[in-house]
Amino acid sequence: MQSRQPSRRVTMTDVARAADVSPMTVSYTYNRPQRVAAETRDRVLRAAQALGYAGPDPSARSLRYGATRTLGVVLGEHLTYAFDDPQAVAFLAGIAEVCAERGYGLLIVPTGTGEEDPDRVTAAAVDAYVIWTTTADDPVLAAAGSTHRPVVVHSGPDRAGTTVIGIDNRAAARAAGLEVFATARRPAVLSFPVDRRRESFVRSGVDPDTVAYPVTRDRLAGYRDAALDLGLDWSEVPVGVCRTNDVAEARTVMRELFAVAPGIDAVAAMGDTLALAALSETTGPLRVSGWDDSELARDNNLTTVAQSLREQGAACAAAALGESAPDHRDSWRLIRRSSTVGAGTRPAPAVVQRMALPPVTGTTAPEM
Amino acid sequence: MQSRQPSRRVTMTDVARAADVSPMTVSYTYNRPQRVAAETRDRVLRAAQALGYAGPDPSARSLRYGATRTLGVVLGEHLTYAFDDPQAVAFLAGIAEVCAERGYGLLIVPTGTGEEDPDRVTAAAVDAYVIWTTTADDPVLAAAGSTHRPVVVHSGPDRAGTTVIGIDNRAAARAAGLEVFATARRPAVLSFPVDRRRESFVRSGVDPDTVAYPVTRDRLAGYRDAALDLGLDWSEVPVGVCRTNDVAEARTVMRELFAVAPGIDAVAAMGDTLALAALSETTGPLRVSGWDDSELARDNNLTTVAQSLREQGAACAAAALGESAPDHRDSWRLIRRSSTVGAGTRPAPAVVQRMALPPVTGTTAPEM
DNA sequence: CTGTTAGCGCCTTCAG
DNA sequence: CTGAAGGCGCTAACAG
Repeated sequence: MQSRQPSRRVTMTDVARAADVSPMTVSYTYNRPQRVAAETRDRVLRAAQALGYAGPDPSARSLRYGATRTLGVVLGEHLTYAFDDPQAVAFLAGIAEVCAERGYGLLIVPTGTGEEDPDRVTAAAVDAYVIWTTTADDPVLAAAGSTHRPVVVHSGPDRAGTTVIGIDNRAAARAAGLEVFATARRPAVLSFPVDRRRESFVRSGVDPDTVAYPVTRDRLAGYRDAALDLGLDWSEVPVGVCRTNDVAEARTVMRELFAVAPGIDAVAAMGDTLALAALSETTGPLRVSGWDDSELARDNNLTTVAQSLREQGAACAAAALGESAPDHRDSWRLIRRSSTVGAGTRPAPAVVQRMALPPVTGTTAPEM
Repeated sequence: MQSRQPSRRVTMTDVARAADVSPMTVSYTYNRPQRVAAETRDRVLRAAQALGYAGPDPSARSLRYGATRTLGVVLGEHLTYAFDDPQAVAFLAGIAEVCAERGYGLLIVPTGTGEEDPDRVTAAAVDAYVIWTTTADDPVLAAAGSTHRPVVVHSGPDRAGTTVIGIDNRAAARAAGLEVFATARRPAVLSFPVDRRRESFVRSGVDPDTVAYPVTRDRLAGYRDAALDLGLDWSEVPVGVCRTNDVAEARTVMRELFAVAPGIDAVAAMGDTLALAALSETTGPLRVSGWDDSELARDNNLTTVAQSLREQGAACAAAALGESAPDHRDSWRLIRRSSTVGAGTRPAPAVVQRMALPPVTGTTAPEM
């Protein structure tokens, strides 16, 4: 049985009237219970109970406070795909951890339509943003920046006014490249998409600077560094770009790579899945490295770059909420396994090699 | 370089002044651009740009509208663990999908402290809640209900005033039980925790009605149904309760089960992980069924109950946002594989068997 | 320990 | 096509 009709929502004033106090006393009862006499407090709470008042209205409160105690997260053009990516989920888990600790809500901004995404970012009732890595020209970045709220971007791009947090992808890729290309005569790279069109193709000597996604750009640059270090000619290193991060796609691209450059004997891949697909397509011996140290990598003895997306998520959240030095570069390590160590290549001290870290990258210049 | 000092935040009125129009015209410019002369609109937008105004303040807007266009999600006592559970992640993905479509924000309520959880639920600026299954006495349920906003609970409990969406766990468990116990002499059950204390133990003849978690309760009841159907004595069926959903824990419990009841020859497990742990602990032949049809189940030919948490998440979100019949019971199917079909047990038509579904369960009684 | 006043930033309503 | 008044529900700042 319902009690009242369309029943206007119950407000503090209603409760105040019923308890025969002023609205302020009701407010205090909820916000600083100490400041109210126990008896009065009880009376207020009883009145609230009777009227079905559930506490101060969150929107009104936010308006008054000028803050929402909510952190906004933008997970990329296709929010929905983000949940299929274990790395993105780990990242989100890290954010959630920090939010739960601090009592902040975690608002996932509903992106995916393209068109309206910037407006949705702008219209989100949040105090700060964490943005999953994207291209420099993503309008979502500009939208977040335009709100004058703190913005932390994971792994770049490094726009003015935003903080960037992530590992040094270039250095990590270089380390992986040195390992996987060490004895190679015909090295190749398996890459993530280079821009938002997400096309797959195979081409040699790709210039990292033409790549829109900063993560992809940096890793590519790192592989090139390694190739140069080893005296290899980058212009002859074919790069296979995979449209999506899955086995089928990677296999197709690998076949194209082998067609273009028969005799490929080393593949530096930007993901463990891609790396294993490469292995499954080869007929001859192949040195391979992956990225992320997923369970797959462990199960298949894949050399890989390990990083903690969870920690990076936590760091992003903390930075966005202004509770940590925004100068933060996360750590990574190259895990050497038999996919590069065994098989007639120079044996190696195996296992883990920790890399020293340069200090900082993030900028916090508040405004242009 | 910053332009202004502490700089009070820019408001519509400021923009109005700068553009020499009334605040209402600025409001219209953002909310009903059509209604404003193109020239005026441009002037307003230019003024906004110049002042760094990023559009209407979300909190003020919500206060005025009386709605937030945000859906609240409560993922359980330990928000952080939720991201380690692939099923919970799939559920969240389904919610996110619906939210993204409709342009609703998805607010993850920061639970985990116990103490403050109900307050955090109450104080969330959302229009409706989706709550991941919990116990009937979870204060979070009461808190959500007290706000008079729509509440959808996944898989129960079925509190007055809330809608419940999920599969018929009891029927599914019965089907699985009939399959796995078919030829059994010494059946056993591997269960999730029975209450929020989450203790592990082994005991026979557990009464499902004493179990606090509705999912666990229903599955247990279904296994009991199957046992009774098969003429087995439930009071002699040992139930091993695992504190957590992981291999190590399940193995320990399995060892205890074998100690208490040597010769166990069939195990109905509430999760694929538990099921595989059971297999890894047995020495003799063992029929086993799992739950969720994870990749693990597929790779190991495990008979299992398949369901789509993603679809259930989407259904919960749609129901919470009032855009679907709140009468919804999702489908499941028993997938028979060699973990129950091979090995000297009666062979069977293998593969998939679709089950007919009863219609509804959710109630929408708004209030007691 | 409690009350008064004022206003957070916006948009609905109703006039021009 | 534009504007004036009023109030959404709450709390800071200051009395008393």
